[in-house]
Amino acid sequence: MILNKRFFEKPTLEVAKGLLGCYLVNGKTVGKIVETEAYLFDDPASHSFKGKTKRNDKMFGEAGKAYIYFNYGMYHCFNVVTNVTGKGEAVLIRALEPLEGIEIMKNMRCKEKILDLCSGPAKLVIALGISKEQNGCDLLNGKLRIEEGNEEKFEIGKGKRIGISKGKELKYRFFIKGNEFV
DNA sequence: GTCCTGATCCTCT
DNA sequence: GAGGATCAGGACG
Repeated sequence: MILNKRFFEKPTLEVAKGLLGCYLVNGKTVGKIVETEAYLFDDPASHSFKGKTKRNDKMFGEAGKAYIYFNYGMYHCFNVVTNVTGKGEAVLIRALEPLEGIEIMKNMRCKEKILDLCSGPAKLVIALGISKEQNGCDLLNGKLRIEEGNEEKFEIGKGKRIGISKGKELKYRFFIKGNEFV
């Protein structure tokens, strides 16, 4: 099931929680989202905090689009734009549980262990073969998309975000409690 | 297992 | 000219 655009237009913290258990699909590779982080417009850790630039302009676009950025000189990270167009909020996908196309992921990552394939924001981008050319593309349908998960129940864990220097105290990180791929 | 470091480069100031 | 929403590999215990 493809998600409705209105799902992504909800408040960003709700979308960050709602995305847990959903499937991130790129071509033949599929992973279940098990860990996310929210980045808000008034949040010093967010790329959008200081206003719109060429680098982050996709983050100010329509809900349900991809925002993919390059950093640390060698990695890309994948975000979903949320809330109202122009607000500049997004959810970073931090980890996936690999479901389909696992052989492709192993190839892309040059790793054999399933646990190593998608256990980090840059890793999952490599494993699914997501490229910077997909920045700004629509996630509602298309090669790169997000689908609704099954109805399984799980507890949502909450904590501080990882790897940032500002806004450290905000508990905008969400994950599926007990899932070993987090 | 944990801790530490080096790689590497685009973007904004 | 600095720094960043990271990762892999090595040292050590």
